[in-house]
Amino acid sequence: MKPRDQHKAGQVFSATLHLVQQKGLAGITMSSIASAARIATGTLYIYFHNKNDLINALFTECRKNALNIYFDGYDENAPFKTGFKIVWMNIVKFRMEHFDQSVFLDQCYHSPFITETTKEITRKMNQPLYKLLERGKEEKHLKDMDNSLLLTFMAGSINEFIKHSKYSGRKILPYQIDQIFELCWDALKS
Amino acid sequence: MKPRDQHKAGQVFSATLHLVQQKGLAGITMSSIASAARIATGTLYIYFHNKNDLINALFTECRKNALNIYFDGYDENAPFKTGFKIVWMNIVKFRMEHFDQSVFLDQCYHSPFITETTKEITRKMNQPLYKLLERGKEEKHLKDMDNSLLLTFMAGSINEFIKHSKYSGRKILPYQIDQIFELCWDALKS
DNA sequence: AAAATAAATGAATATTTATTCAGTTAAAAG
DNA sequence: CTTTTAACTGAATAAATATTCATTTATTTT
Repeated sequence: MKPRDQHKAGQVFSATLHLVQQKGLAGITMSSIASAARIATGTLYIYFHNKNDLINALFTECRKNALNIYFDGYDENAPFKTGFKIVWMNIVKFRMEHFDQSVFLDQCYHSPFITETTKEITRKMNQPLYKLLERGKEEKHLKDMDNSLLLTFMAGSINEFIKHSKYSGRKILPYQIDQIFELCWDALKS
Repeated sequence: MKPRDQHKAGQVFSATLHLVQQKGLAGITMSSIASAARIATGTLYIYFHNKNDLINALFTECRKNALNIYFDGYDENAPFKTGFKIVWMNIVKFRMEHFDQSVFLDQCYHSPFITETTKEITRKMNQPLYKLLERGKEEKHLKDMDNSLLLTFMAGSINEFIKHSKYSGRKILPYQIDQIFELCWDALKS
């Protein structure tokens, strides 16, 4: 028997992300995905049950990927601010280096593709972030506000800047990132 | 002869926004728009040349609407901070009270529907915002940073919070808005 | 009140896109 | 080296969706 190509699913994911970044979620077809991944349309159906399946699998993969990156290098024994900055910088890193994934995730939230099951699975992935914020509040480093307010401020302030920079083709400079972090920290610290 | 129903285009716009909020841009069909607007499919083509046309017209309309709201009550003779706060609060107002438009605009940016012409037309609508920021920098109220950084911070910090609150079905309380404004102002003031 | 005209309808048609499948190829097992 | 088996192909089919059009309805004009 012939074994499955280990890299093919990854090729399909990359191709899909690339297409969605260019044309949006509404602009992709199974045949455009296949041809971008340099395989036959039929082959897609060996790896994924259907289009819905493909998108849900990729969505879950991107979320998993994002959360892994967020806590890359995080040490819970280090001082809070150190850990907080690492996670914040990792969020930036994910949004910048995996901008296509970022766009794909954004587009999916309001799409008809993502199932309740997938939403439930991926919602749970936020736990470590909430745990981080709880720690910050317990240790009196962060203002005693709702997790949702803290989390959205933490991510949102940088999000729009990266989007806008990418669209206008402007390069993001390290000092700009540092500047925005300081603004954020001053805002959130208690 | 029979005149055109003056309200019909508006009905179509409302129906489209409602559907996009529910199912995303990828989930709408001409027949679903028609039935949500309580008209026949064919009638859509009296008011709009085709689906692309409809979406571009609605996109332009939403952008126009947003910018109008942003400067509602703005008086350039008032002190800068007063005007800045009015505009900031109006951005919040637009995002909250016209959340469906906000979602639609977000989804369109990466879609295959929006033409270069529409992008060009709507890009120009940002001028008054840039003018406001320039004034702030000239009068030394705002930090001397890129307009894009200032504008995205101004809008982005609140954006994510509103989105998240809407999804989790949590009510946004006035004091939360005031809190976030203070954080923003402290961040941006020179 | 009748004629004229354009809006409105929704079923029919055209187009696009997802999915399948008969045939082909390539790897592994014997 | 032959057999077996599953991946792979892409044209064919099915399903979904955009668009058209013959017909009906409503409004204005004369």
